[in-house]
Amino acid sequence: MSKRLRKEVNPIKQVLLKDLAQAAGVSEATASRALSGSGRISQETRERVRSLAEVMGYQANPLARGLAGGNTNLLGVCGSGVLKPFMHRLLSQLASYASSQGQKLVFAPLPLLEGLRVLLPLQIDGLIVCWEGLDEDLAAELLEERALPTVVLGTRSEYCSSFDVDREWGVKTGVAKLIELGHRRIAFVGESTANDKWQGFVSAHTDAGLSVSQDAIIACEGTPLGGFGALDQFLSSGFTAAFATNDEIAVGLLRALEEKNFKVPEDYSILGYDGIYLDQLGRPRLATLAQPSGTLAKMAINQLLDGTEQINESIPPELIVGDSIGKMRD
Amino acid sequence: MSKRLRKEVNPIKQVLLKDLAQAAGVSEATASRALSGSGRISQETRERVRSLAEVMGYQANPLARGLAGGNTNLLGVCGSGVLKPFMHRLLSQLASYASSQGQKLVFAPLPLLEGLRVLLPLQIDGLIVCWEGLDEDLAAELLEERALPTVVLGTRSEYCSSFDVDREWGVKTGVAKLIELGHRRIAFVGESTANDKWQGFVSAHTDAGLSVSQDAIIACEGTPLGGFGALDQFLSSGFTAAFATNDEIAVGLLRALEEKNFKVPEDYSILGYDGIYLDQLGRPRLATLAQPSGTLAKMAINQLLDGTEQINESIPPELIVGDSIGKMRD
DNA sequence: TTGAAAGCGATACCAA
DNA sequence: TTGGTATCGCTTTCAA
Repeated sequence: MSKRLRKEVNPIKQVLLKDLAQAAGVSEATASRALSGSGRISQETRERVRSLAEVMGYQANPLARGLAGGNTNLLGVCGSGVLKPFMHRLLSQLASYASSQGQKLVFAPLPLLEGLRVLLPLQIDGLIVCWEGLDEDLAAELLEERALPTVVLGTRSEYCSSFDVDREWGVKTGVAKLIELGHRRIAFVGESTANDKWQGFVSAHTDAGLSVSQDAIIACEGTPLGGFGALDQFLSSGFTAAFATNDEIAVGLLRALEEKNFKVPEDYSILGYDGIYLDQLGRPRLATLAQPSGTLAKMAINQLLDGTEQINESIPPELIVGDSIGKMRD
Repeated sequence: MSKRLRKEVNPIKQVLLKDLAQAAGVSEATASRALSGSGRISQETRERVRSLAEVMGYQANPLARGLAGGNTNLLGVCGSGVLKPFMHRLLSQLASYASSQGQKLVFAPLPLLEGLRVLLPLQIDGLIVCWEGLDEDLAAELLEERALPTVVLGTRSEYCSSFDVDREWGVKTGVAKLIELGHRRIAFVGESTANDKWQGFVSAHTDAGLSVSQDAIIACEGTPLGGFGALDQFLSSGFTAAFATNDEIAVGLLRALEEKNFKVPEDYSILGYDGIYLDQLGRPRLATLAQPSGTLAKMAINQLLDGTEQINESIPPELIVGDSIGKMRD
């Protein structure tokens, strides 16, 4: 698109700083100062320019602004695994909250380093790193300098603000519920890397005066197929309930049980993790620990915009008591 | 972030055009020409500069480029309704395909006009409009000038390329399947605005030599609750199967039936639309017409990047035969 | 507190 | 085919 064409065609009249300055009877420099936060300007002028800007609908061009060293109002999001069900929701939520705050979101579904290569030249004002993309060393380098405000989501970071999910607490709460329902032999089905979930699993037992050992673990892939395949081991070990480290596994297991004509929750109880079906349309509605994605999105963006100090919080997932857990059968 | 800080901290060394030009022993103007497509340059120089650019890892700054009138490699996406389940998937798919093509996606979850206000100043190279955001007049104005390559997704546009979903064909195929399974009284449950779906519904009947009338329609909101509420009318009218205009409705109806202790698909067959649970984790797996979101995403971006002529295609959804439809009971 | 002027990094036009 | 130069819109430094 040629330069000229672009301008003529643009259906939205662009009000330029020049125009604004002229209308206000000040120089461009002054107008610019009035709009940015920097203090060196008289109160009166500032207000006049600002209100005029509002009236005229002036919006600084982010490109020019970025090039000159100001804010672009562009927030970068990176992290692979966009295609995971849970990421869908987080992404959408980030996008819509950002938009409501006048920020634009640029997606780079890539690991941190590659993502930065794409995002940094855009002079993004802030970065949101989701889950797996995090490289702590690189993060450290970036953030010790406080150059690029960054928020890490879903894992804890030493070097920058992060909003983690309190998986341990969540799992503890969920498993405690199972115990409360009378279950004594509960399987831990899933990826063995989920240490914090395992901790929560153990705590729940300990708190109830029960003992658990590693033999409660049924290792499997984090997919429906993984859960499906876990059935034999689950059935042969005298379990009456299972906690699955994610919903995909849980539903796989659910389907496997169904194929053998077992009933959930009458015969077995299944508890998942993630809340990918928050709308709870499945049947039975899967009991699960729902990731607080809306909260994460909001906090991340607020922190990027207003945060001055590093914050590291851990947000608990919410126990959704669906229909897939129930009292232990007699 | 101050200008100086930004530069020092940037962990990825930025090679500037200046550097490249110097290394190649040509002017910046020449170097720029060598990289862009425009022909006015000697083959030899072009190749030298290009290979040098590769070696040095030169990446033009998109901001500067955009400001000066070149490509930003930024693609804008607008359209409200991001939080609808189906949009989640489309969005992720767009993001990851765009990324694989070296494009960045900027998302503005807003209707067309507001979206443009946000997106145009970014000098996006192309625009993807999703569903509801489309305003044909505005689109016309934009696109008659061929100024901003635009693709409309999910609806047909006169003025620009569009990739629609062939809802009529899809529904016809799905309903034909129900008819093939022996169903004769099929309900059309959902929003009455879905004309093309209704057409498909009628065609399927007509093709099979059956007649349908408007009394097959059970109007309801496009939500699980809507489907849930449609139960009474469904049961009282002698239907044995239902086509729901979206999956939310379908599952609502499914749950309502379950509460009355009916079995699906033994007692009733339910067919949905959208494929929001493509992973098919629900129980029973909902039979549905899955939106071809991956295809849509790919085609949209390819068209934006390479398309020279307006294309208007209609892509059929895919019939997913889950477990929620079966032979009519005797 | 203000204005003038110098960039930011790249592209596009005009001469040569 | 090339180089010089104006320009894109805005921010920031430097004087006044």
